[in-house]
Amino acid sequence: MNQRITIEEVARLAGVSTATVSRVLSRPEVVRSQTREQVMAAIAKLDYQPDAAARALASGRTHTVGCVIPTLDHAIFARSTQAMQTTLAQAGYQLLVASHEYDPVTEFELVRALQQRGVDALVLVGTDHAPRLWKALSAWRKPTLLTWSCDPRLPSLGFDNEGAAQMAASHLLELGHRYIGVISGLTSHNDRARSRIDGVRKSLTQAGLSLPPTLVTEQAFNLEGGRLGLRKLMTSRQKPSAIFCGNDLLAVGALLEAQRMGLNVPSDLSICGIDNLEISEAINPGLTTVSLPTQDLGRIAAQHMLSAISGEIIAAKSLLPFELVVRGSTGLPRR
Amino acid sequence: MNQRITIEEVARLAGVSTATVSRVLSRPEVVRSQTREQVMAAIAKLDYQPDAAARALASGRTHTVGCVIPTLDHAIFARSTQAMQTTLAQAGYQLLVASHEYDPVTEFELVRALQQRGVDALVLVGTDHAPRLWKALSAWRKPTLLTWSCDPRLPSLGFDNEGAAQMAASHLLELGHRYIGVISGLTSHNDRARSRIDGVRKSLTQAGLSLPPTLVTEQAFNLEGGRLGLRKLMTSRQKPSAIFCGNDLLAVGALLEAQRMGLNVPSDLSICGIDNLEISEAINPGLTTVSLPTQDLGRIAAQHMLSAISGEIIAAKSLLPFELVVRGSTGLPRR
DNA sequence: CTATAAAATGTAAGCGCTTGCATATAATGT
DNA sequence: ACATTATATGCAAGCGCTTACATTTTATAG
Repeated sequence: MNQRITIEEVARLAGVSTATVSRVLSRPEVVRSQTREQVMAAIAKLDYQPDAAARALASGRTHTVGCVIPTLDHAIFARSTQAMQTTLAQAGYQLLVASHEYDPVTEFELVRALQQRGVDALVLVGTDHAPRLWKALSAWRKPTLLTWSCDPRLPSLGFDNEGAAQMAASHLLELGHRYIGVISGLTSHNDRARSRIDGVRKSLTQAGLSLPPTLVTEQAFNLEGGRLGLRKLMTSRQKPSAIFCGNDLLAVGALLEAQRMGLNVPSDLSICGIDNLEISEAINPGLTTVSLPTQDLGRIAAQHMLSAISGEIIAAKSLLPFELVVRGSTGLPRR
Repeated sequence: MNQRITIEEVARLAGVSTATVSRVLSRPEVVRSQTREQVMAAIAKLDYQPDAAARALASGRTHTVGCVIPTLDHAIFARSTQAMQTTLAQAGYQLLVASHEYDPVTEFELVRALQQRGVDALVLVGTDHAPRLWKALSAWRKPTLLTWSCDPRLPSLGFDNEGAAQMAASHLLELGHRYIGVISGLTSHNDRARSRIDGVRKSLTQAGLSLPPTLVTEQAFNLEGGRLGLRKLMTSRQKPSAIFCGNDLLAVGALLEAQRMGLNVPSDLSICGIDNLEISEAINPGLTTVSLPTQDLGRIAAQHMLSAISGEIIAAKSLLPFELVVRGSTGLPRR
């Protein structure tokens, strides 16, 4: 910080006190327009840039929102995070993103780091968190939001993951499938993945069917996982006629692998996912999936946090809508 | 900040001065191990969390690196950013990400915002920036790094985009293609896209061929863009037998659209991209592409910035390697 | 025109930490 | 045991801003 311009120099040039300059910056409406213009002219002339650390220290607010996600390297998180960041930036807030790669210890440390940095609000993903993380959050006096899934312990903005999976499973059942396999994402530290399996199971149970363990496989959350999962399920004794995938990345991987194995989708095998990525529509055949408004999730999360920061009460729980998008990857089972 | 624990309380409990506590936090090796342990015990007991704003104000360093990218909503940026963030976090640094959606004005404002926030270093993408951005950067006294492409004005860590495109084009030429189309990303405010077109043009010229404007189309950087681009090129009078796409997203979109149109890839049409995304390998046929180590880019960028922050001199220009990955989407032209 | 309220501005005390310098303590040599 | 040096610690002055509160200016009423 060499010869950085300070508020004092601006005040001197404008012929006012530092307090007035500060007011022009944070609450311009309380200073007389004439004075305000003098100050703004001085700011422009000196190219003054207020020091955020000093502002934060003096005011206790950083104009920063922290966001802790599993990874940026998945379209859905990248997308919602992108939307959050844009919305926050428009309101003069900055997003501090941190990712933990599904490791609860790292997640805890990141939350602490963000709290130290004095973020004005915190956005987390899901409900699977280390106990001490929950403790650290409840001891914290600032707005916090859970996203993607909901938990009574904190304000939440998410999806009914179980319901979405049920919707997909019901679709397959209605088509007449009786042997439905599941390729799930890794369920450890991932409540969404678990809820989705639960949703499928619930649908099957309601239809008088069951979900045998041999027809469920957990795979890493990427295309390769979908391919491995498909191969695994297709070697089981009772081959499924339809496969539900915990997300579209797995589903696309499974679909491509099925095609490589010479299976026709959907006549040999129906495949269904959740998320509705761009690739899901583009691929041939199109992937039947449950469309989740991930971008809205990010945008609304940002809006909620902005409201909460300014003292408004936000909903304890909001569920975003979703819908089944039927495309070519699901069809009647071969009889 | 209600009843926040301050350094003073820690000092009192440990029976030392605040200066000593501060030293334990930032340069533990200079305090006697016995004293250090007392202090650490007090810190643990009180669950003391230093205030980052106060540290930043007093020390002039924020332990934060700013990163301004076009968008997180593209796998390549999400990927490299993810790698940066992980690397920085391991060193106790936080990444402040901001995206401008290819808008130079927003980009400038974001850089200013990050500078105000006192980031210790700044990472940008590409060389296309508003003149006043260049000015703001040169007036800034802290490390700055350009990524993805290189520019003599600032330390850069990137790829030879022109060379990568030449490599792809040469591959197509060697296969015997003479009519090569190009689906490029939007070139405005995107030097990478321009360089890649230039690379193709250069290769064609060297082979005594040319790149007529009718065989070049600019499209939005997504699958849909690839599909639109393909339709456009395939309606031109002289249809290309091979298409080079500015990146894999466009290439995959083009490939899928070609298949929808009933074209066989590669016997009717060869398609080649740049990036090597996961989908490029998974799709059928596999996409021939130039593989760029995007994850390494992020990791190395982070390492460079950490070095630069601690005063080391970093290379003015580093180029990362790339390689052609030939898969099924390119083949001999139909004769 | 004066009294009174309202609006605008100034004064100055921090916000919680770091760090140069002064001082105290421990280590070393004789 | 006493200098002399090397190490550890403490003191206290800020870092650049915000914001009660005090003071001055301006608007409004009588």
